[in-house]
Amino acid sequence: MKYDFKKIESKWQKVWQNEGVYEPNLKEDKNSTLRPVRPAQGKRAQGKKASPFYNLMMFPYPSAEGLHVGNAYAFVGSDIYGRFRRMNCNDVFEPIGLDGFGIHSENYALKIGVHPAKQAKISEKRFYKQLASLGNGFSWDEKLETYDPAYYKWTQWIFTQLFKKGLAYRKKQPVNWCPSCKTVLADEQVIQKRQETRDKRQGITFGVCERCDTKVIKKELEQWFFKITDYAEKLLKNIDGLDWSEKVKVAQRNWLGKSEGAEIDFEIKTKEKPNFVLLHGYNGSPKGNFRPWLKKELEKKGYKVSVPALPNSKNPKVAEQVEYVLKHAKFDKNTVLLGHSLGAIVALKVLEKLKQPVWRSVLVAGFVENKFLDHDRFDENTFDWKFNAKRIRANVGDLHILRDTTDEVVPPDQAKKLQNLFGGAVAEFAAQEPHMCGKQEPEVLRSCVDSIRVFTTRPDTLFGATYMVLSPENPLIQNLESRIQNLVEVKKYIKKAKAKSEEEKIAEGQVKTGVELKGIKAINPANGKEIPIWIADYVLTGYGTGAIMAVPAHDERDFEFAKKYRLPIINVIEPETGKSLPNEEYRRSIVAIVEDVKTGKFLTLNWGQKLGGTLFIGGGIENGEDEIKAAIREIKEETGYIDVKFVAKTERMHHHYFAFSKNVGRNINAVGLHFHLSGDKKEDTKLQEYEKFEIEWLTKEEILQKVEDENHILSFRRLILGEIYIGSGKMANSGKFNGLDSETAKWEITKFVGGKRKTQFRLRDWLISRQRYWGAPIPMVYCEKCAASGKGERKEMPGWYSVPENKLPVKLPFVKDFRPKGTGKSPLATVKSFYETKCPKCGGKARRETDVSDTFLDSAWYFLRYPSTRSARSGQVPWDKEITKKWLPVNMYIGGAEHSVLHLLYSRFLTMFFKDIKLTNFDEPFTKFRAHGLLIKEGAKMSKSKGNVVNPDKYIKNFGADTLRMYLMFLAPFEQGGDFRDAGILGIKRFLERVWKMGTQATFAEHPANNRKIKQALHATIKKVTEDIGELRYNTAISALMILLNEFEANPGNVTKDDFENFLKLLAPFAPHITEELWYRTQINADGHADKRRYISENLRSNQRKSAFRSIHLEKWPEYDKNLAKSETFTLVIQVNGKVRDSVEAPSGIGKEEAEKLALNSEKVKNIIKSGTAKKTIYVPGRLINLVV
RNA sequence: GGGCGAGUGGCGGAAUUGGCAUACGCGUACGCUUCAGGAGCGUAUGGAGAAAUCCUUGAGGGUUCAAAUCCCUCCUCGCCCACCA
Repeated sequence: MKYDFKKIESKWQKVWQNEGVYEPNLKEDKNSTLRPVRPAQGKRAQGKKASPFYNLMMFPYPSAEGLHVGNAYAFVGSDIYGRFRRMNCNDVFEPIGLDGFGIHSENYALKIGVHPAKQAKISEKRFYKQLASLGNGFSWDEKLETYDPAYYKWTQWIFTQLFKKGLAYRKKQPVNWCPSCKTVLADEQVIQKRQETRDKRQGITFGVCERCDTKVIKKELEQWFFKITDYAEKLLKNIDGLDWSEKVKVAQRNWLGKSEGAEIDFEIKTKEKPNFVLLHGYNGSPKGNFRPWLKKELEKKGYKVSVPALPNSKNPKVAEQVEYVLKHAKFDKNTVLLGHSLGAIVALKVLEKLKQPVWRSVLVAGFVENKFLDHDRFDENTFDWKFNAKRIRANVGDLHILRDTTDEVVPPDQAKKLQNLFGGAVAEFAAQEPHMCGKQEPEVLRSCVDSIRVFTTRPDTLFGATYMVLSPENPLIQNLESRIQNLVEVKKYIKKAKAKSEEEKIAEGQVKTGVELKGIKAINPANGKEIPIWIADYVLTGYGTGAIMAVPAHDERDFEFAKKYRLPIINVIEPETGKSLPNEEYRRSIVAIVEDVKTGKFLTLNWGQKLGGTLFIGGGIENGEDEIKAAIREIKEETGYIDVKFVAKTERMHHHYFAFSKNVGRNINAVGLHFHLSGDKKEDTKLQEYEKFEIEWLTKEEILQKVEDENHILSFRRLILGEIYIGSGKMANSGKFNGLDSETAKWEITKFVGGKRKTQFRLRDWLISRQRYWGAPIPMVYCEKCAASGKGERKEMPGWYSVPENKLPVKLPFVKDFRPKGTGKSPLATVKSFYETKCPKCGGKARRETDVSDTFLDSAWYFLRYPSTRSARSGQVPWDKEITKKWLPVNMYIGGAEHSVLHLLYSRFLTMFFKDIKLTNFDEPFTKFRAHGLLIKEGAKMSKSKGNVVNPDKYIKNFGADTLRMYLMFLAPFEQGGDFRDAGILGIKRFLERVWKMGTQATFAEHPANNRKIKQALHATIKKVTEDIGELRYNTAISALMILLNEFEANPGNVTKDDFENFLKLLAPFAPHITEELWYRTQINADGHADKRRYISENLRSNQRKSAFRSIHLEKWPEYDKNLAKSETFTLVIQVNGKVRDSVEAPSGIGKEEAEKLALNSEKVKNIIKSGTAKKTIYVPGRLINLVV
């Protein structure tokens, strides 16, 4: 009978679906005879409930031209695992859905000119049909699509929950902008590409859009962010406990990028010293609030401070107070005038009257209108509330407006109004006490005396900080503008850096550029030295504080920059290698590297392996000698060369080693010296007995290969390769810290300069906003009226409200022209009926947020929804609590390696958040994760642009789903990926044809004469296949099945029906249709009810589930018998001196003596070993024997 | 530049607590069968050699009775990250 795969496959796909073979018991209320909670067969299964197993594969983007063989590869691989678990007594849930919201799908819709909403329906149908044809055990009842309003209602709801907990916020920031997609991209979605150049070493890179490969530019926009950084520590810590591939774990750790270091403030010094006038506010005095503290701090720094006691502070008249201030305080061009609250108004009025500008003005919680949040404080007599803005602007100097985001007195719009009137910069932050009334307000001090805060992982190198660098976007630069002497040049650099086009960046490459801020200096807090301040774009704005202390002696980037701009380099760490000998004194010594300039080779002494290998010339320094003299003497004594010229030397190194030639341990302080050989003249050497070495001249490469001594190689790297030392060691040039171990010194120095230990993460907050159409609208509303009065759902974000749950989803309206506009706004911003709405609080006119959320948000929680999609409560809750408790976390998650950072990280973040707000009871969403490999086509990545995308339909049509499935899995290990070539698929087809032939034509023996060999092969195969599937090594599992079939065919009379049935079960996860058909046939033949075939098809139509036949996919997985799996004999390999000479069949379990006897009996061995005995015998039980003669 | 991983027949790959290198499959050659289909079956198939035998896991070196596997140096390729202080 012919193997008609088409008929078989479509038949069983229908049966499975109608019988609900792959529908798990999501709740305890479903029933079917075909369910995995099985009644009969298999003693183990009896009476025992199958435990839930959530087997998940990442859902696909249905944006492409249909399913791709790469999708098929991934889904089949996941399905095999699921089927394996199902046969191992698990109730397996294997859902499927589509991630069809987002830029991928929208771009595809744009390309083919169909509206994405329409295209989604077309793609959906097509994808599901194609997925079904693979024969996977999907739970088709629980599909979901991310663009379904029933789904994105909850995506939006999650957004509102994050907002309520302060984890969703808005921020203006230069963001990555893709000019082609016309939307912002998260940092993660920008791929760094290397420009092709002749010189490969020059690392010229530029960012391109993940989706369309367009070069990304920077744009400043206000955006929504999720505060994923709040979970950085937990995201990192939990990684250790996950059963994920190590590679993915490493990638996640790197992405989080934790580093331990310190934050240190460097004070800024300008040419002339400022003096301070501090004005208190309403009902205050020089002793009130924070001013005594501020005065003390300023005086400690050596500044003059005056704090006038303003008259009638309880019943103030501003004119009177201004008079008083002008009389009691002195103002000049170096004055810093600070006013708190009403004092800020006094300050402004004072400025109006001054003849000349002050250096700086600081308005702390100031205001311009007689409007307050608590009540109206001041009557009309206080003053006229009119300002001469022109005069104030002229005198105000560098203006700082400080606003407390938790202020309970001053309305939040006042700071903005002050800025509009008088210019300056607004700094917003949460004060220690509302209205900045704390006993200490460090931010206030920071705005009075400028300092640069840096983050460093190497506070131990602080004494070596010889300059500082600010990133071009650092806001401090603006504050200091008035003191920068070369402002024009600086501004030019900033402008260039900010708007740096990709072309320019490419032209510049990694060459560092920068410009010094002239007229200002920073003070190194360790030694009080003045150091220059630079701005350079090698310092990033988004990391740490956007400023660094540069230690060119111990940091490669700083070193490169310092070399280019001739900045001083001070060494503060001396290398230390080996383990120190406690009771040994330190000897001063040298390492001399002699270079022959003509040949470019270096003089080395080869002492032989036992005597320390290859070394440069070394030796001690004798009394009265300096390092150079000692080195010259040693060169002469050991090699005879006398014409050497000193070139350079290293700093001191601490070294602990064992001196082989003298047979003693030593502590030494060594200095490496570089000499040029200037002549070949040699004198006789006076070598001692023990000084046995060969002189060798070696090239650079050879030295790196042969010289192992750390001390010597360090000298070579420093002197010849010009590398700097970035490791740890002993402190030097660091005052009282000299000699200390640098690891200890890190925290001692931090303490010494008043710095703070700080943990810094590389991870940034998650940028959510997308200026596109095809996505879930961000469910937020902005009310201008509420904003003006400081009202809002969250204090720190006046005017913003989340859409209440009963108003969700915010449906995406149908917009005919959905193309991105490139204005920085979503197409939704053109739809009045969409954005016009009412304020949920005051009912007034309000505006909806028109951006949509990042696609990654859609996919960051879908696994939680799957089991609950068809639950009765699915409209009221995002997920059913009971079901979730039963089915989550996901037991096995398989997906592409390209998602090993972002998608998994975002999912983990949300899962942790859900647990924190008590929606779930687990921290981690995916217990086990494995990344499948990439399927390539004839050596190249499959891509639409290359036109080499393989559509699986053709293969299913020509060969059948079973053949395609097995072929894909046979290519290579599943986690490695494979190369899809047409050649080779015939091998699998032949295999299945042979299986078919055996299943339909063979007559199985009932009592075979010799079944032992077959049983042994079968049980060995069960073992192998079971282990391999567990490790996703499907290729070797299939190979084992082929070997077993070969064995069956070679012994036709000895195979029982039971043997063959076990074989079918092992094959079932790989080829579900053919095995089901053959299984069905064996079952029928067994009890002679030939009409059962009809019975099941009738059943299909009547939908009665009374079938006596049970699917092979619900059968119990075979178990192997350890004893049967073992062979009775084995091939004893006989080696002589490690070479294979013969092999004999020997009974399993023989001992060494018997094996030796067998070996020595071999004719071939006798020919080689004439003596007939072996000096030594190594016997590896069950494998080989090696005779050494 | 950093991190991770990989280099084995003509090809995909197997063998990793060190123990017969090249399983399984493709391809190829020859033969059989078949009115012929790109089918089926059988045999052979790492290289050199008439043979004994020798050589062979990217290159070189080391450890070991024994190395694809462990160690060192280098080369090549792939993936990820990339001025993260």
